[in-house]
Amino acid sequence: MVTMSETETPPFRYTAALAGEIELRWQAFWDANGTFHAPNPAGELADPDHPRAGAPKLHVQDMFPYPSGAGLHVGHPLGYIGTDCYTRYQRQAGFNVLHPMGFDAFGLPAEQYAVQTGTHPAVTTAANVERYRQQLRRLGLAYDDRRSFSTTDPDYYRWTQWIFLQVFNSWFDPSAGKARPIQELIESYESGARGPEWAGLSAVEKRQLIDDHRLAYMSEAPVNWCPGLGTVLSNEEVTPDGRSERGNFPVFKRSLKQWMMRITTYGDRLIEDLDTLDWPEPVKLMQRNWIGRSRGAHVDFPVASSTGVIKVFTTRPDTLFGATYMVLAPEHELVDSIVPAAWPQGTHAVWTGGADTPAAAVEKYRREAAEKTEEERTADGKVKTGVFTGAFAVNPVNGAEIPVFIADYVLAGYGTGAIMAVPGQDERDWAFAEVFELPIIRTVEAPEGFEGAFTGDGPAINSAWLDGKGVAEAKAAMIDWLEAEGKGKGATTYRLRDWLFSRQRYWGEPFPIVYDETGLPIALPDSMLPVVLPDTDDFSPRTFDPEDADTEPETPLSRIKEWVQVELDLGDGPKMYTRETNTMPQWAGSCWYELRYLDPHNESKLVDPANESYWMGPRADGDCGGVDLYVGGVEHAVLHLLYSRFWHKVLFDLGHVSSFEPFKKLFNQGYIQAYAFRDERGVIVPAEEVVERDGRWYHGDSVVNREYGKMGKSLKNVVTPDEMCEQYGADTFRVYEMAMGPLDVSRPWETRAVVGSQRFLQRAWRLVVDEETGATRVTDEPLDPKTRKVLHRIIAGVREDMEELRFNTAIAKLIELTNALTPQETVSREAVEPLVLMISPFAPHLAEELWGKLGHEGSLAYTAFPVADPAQLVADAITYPVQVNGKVRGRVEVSPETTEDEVRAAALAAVAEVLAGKDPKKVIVVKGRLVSVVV
RNA sequence: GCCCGGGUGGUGGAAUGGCAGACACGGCCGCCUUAAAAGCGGCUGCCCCAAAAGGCGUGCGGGUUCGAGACCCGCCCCGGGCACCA
Repeated sequence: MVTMSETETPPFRYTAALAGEIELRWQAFWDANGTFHAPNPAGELADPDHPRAGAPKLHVQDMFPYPSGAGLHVGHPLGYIGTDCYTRYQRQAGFNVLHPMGFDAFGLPAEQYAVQTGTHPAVTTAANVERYRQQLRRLGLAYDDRRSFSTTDPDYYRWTQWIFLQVFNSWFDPSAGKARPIQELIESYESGARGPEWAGLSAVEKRQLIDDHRLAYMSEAPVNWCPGLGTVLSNEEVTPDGRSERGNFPVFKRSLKQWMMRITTYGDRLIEDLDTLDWPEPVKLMQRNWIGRSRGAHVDFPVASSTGVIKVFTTRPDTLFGATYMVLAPEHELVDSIVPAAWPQGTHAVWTGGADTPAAAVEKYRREAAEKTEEERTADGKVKTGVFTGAFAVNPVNGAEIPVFIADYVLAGYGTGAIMAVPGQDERDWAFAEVFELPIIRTVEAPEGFEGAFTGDGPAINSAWLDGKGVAEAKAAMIDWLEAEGKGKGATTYRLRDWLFSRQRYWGEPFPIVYDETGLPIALPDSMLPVVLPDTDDFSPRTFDPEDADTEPETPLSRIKEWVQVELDLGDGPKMYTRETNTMPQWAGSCWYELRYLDPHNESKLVDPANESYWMGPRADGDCGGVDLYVGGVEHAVLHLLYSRFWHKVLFDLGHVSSFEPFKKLFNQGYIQAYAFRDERGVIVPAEEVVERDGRWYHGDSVVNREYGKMGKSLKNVVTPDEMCEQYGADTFRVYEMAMGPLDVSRPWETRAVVGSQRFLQRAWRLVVDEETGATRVTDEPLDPKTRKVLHRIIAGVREDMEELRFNTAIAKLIELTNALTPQETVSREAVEPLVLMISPFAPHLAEELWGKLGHEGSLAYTAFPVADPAQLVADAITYPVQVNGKVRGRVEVSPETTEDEVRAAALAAVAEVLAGKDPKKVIVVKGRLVSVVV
């Protein structure tokens, strides 16, 4: 049967087999001719003879993939196909289009995959990259492949290391609000401009002082330690429930000496420059929330019976009169020095935690806190815990002595790690005050009958000179008073913390840093880059019992002794140095890759300024510049997009780039979801074996339940682009992905619906090619006037849709045009050529083939996209629906020249029967639209 | 709890405040065929009905408007983000 149907398929039908043959041929053609090479203004990729040299530029990028061992499924290339259709259209519309693609290949998943398979990550990564290249190539994506790279290429990470050194060798000048070379700081110290102390410092002290100003610095601080992964993680890599984003292991706060980047100094600019970006509002909002700027004041509370001062940050200085106690984070540095030897007279029993002395109570509370994971600490509905330190502080506004507690609801890393507690106006403080029976003083008048902490606006009460003022006014007045009295100061704090930049991993960029006998870091000179990742078979990370917080990180590179110890001449003769053995986090390579595409082989510069300013430079005053369109998943809303903005701004400050944002416009594509099926035992069954009968789902004879979610191996519902190319051809697959819905909306994959896209392409093929003979069916006769109008209406609509990335509706219009031409015996070239050109962004191989059959030489990639003739967009006749009281009761057809009065008269005549002699109260004629009659 | 999105036929989805359901999948019918597939053509929101004609329809309840899927108010449900950040 199968062979019979195959033999009876017309010989020149556009089948999957024919599509495959056409696709391979055109992919080879594009490669051989460098069809999609984009000319640079300068350097080795410059090409003045290129058809788009000197044309307006368009720079489009995708978030490059992380090549996993599993290969691509049909969901992965959705955005890539979207940008490919868009850039193919814009190239035809006249732009010099840059659309590159690379691979993000350092990092945890590649390393874990290597450990699992027992193969070196360099080997598995190369294989995965190659597999991805093949899979993407098969889809006919029009990349300039001369610009492709992997972040693991030494030629690439040489520049990642170079940027690290730029960051290391700069400091943030708060008065200028920007990064400056560290040398300028050293000079200002040496000139004495920063005070006389410098001259008295030893050489080592001078280095330490300077190191403390660097944008990349080492610090001993509480960090996220993940024993299960054997590495520390950035805040961004820890989930809200205190687990690692990768692997879902518990994460513990531990004080460790690690590399940090001073991203916090850019907090204001990272917030404010969001206004210059054309990004989805939700993503901007997520960044604003992540940075979490809050304005308020620092207030000093002297410790009673001691010389210490507790500095707190508060957003509500207006409520100072309601501060009835204070809380320090358990790790706060002042705790030990304020704890008295014994409990003060009459200390409340619940305050002591059952300990005999304050020191014992503090010690016990700290120990318990350290053993808890973040998850336990922040568990919902948790009862507040804490313990009295035995010390009192003085409220600077009224001299009241208030008790000082430690409690884990105050975080060491935010603000000053200490708070004044105002239970009347803060829900957390209220909850704590209830547990510890602390006094509550309201300082804002709450509504009648209000229970609990009142956080809303209202007149101040119990607050002396602030009484009667609203919250905003009282805040300002209190800040003025604090500053005048020298007891505090207006201040801004951020939720954002400095970026933890080192990992205890093998598969990452080595730091271009060595240490001398002082233990202080020394930057290697640019001439020594790249610091190549040393080869080793012993690349596995040292991991631990995931629950065991009391473990020490160990870097795999430290095990390569002969690499760690190195003799170098750094200017004062050959000496032994110790290399930094941490590696950079996975984000490092993706923090700046958008720049390297511009000038991928430049050996003397990150990017030639001429190329950077052409592709990314600002186009007007206040324009941030950057990539014109950046497409990727919303999961990178904070991590990658925040880190890369930070690096870009540092490079901007140091004069290496002219744009101050990397990505001007961001578009989040949706996800392709899939159905998974579970039998009655709850076991997943292969989705491809499930059939639907009478609205139920069967696997064999048994009924199975359908679930909707991700596509994945474990859910047995993976569909690969390779299968789709095999069964339908790449063009059909592309059309289907673009036609199934708007690019930014997630939708379910339905293999059985793909055939609709194939039928469309088959019909389009048949317009040009006789399926029996292979002859061209097109005539040079002019198109009939009616179809001509359809053609131009559709050209206008498609252009509009393409500009707005509305590919689903663009394809619907192309299908409409194809269907309108299908019944015609022979089809006019006047219609077919524009149709082929308009199809080409979506089904480029098919379109190239048809373009050839229509008698054209070479590729259509640079052939102008059709433009609608405005004269053809005017309708011959307008049909007005006539509504009576909002319901359509008739219609009239009139010529476009008909006057409004004539339309009205015709409309009333058309619904005369419905009106039954009644006089209309009102008749509304909407020109070109409809007539509405009110009775 | 707070902040974003989103709810339209059996399904994916269309609709500058102006004829709801474009286009596609699926389904039904027809042509072609010995037959089937493919292809081509027709029908396909729901209810009533032989048909025509009606009636009802965009999560629910109100409102604005000649006219609301779209705008406003109040709910419900789904998805996502944030959540001891002082």
